[in-house]
Amino acid sequence: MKLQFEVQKVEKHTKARLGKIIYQGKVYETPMFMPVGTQATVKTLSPEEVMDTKAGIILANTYHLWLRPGEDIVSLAGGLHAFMNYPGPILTDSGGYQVFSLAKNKKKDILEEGVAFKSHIDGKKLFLTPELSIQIQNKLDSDIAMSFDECPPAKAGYDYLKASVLRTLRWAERGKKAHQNPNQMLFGIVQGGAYEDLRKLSATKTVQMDFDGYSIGGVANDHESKEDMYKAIDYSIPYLPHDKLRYLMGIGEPIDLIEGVIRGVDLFDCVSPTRLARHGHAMTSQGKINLKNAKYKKDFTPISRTCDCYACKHYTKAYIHHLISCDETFGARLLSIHNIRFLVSLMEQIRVAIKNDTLCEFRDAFVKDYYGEKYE
RNA sequence: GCGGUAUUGGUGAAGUGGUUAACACGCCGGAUUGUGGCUCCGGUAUGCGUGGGUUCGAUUCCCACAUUCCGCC
Repeated sequence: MKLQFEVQKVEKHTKARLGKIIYQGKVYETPMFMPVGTQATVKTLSPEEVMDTKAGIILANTYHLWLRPGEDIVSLAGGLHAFMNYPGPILTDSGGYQVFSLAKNKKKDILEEGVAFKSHIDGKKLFLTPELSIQIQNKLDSDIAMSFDECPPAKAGYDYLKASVLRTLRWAERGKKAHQNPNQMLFGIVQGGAYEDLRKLSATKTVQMDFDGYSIGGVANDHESKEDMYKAIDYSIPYLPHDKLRYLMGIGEPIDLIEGVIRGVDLFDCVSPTRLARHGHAMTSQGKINLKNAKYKKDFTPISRTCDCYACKHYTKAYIHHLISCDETFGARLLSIHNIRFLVSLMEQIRVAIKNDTLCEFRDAFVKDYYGEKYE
């Protein structure tokens, strides 16, 4: 059974939407932040720990699971949910981004047929096509599959981007034809950099193909400016249907989540809460802090007094500082729990603000606390 | 007691008679947006055991002392 989505309210002063996803009798509210579990695990966390953060959908990765253990093994296990023991909805990325990120400075051939590149594990030659990506995702049996797209670098010029957008449209069409899992949604992806006409072209053509939902891609590449990211969203959203989910791919900085919601986005995913955790950072309402810093050596207070996560309820900064200093995985685990909970809780606050039509006020207050003077 | 050997930062160490003493780890910071999980980028010895001497100049050469390790008595 495909998951169902409906919009319940649009905020008075912005394009922010409050919605609900119904999945196996359970209701999940949007806007929502999705933690990333690339290799069929949210790094360092058990599914129970992920659910304790009140996260809903999690993201897994087609490219990684294709290489290891292979989609046939996941299928033999009974699909991703059974394999990894996660009862909530799972979204799989198509592998398009991995071609960009893993093979960034390496040889890769982007052809009409697909992309030839080398495995990051053993250097073996690989060839990923739109059909293959969808077939793999069909077998993984995720709840939401993504079209195979090209993620051009942020600095790619207009002509390249245009050719890339047109190719991604052809790939989307091929992927849609190859899609055969009736229980799985398939999302199309809008590309086009920060160009209004390309986003419009990409969005309208993708929507014509009638996908189950739509993503805005190509915004987490390199170090694109925030301004361009927001443009990319603004230029895409007007062409997306009101009744379908909108997913901004790869974005997870707190301010970007809020700005994304304001512009009409429902779903976000990002590696930042777990990656920052592994590198010793915790997100707080006062900004990001580095638990590795010596000043936390004797700080016997929790990361946040008001946070309701497992880490904050039971452990101190001094203890986590110690764990991180010793490279103990329990430190990364506690910080992952906290950071995911932080973003999930931010989305809860955003939803309340949408309900009250006070999202802009919420943003201004949040930014003042989180970024202080640094942000304007 | 005699002979030999060595003595460089928090640690392991490289090095040269002449502007800023290599490198690694550690430590101190910073980065990280559809995750290549042990990543990347900075900073970190005002001094080369101590005291003399040679020299325009010594961490580098000489002497003494201290300490280390090895052998002999």
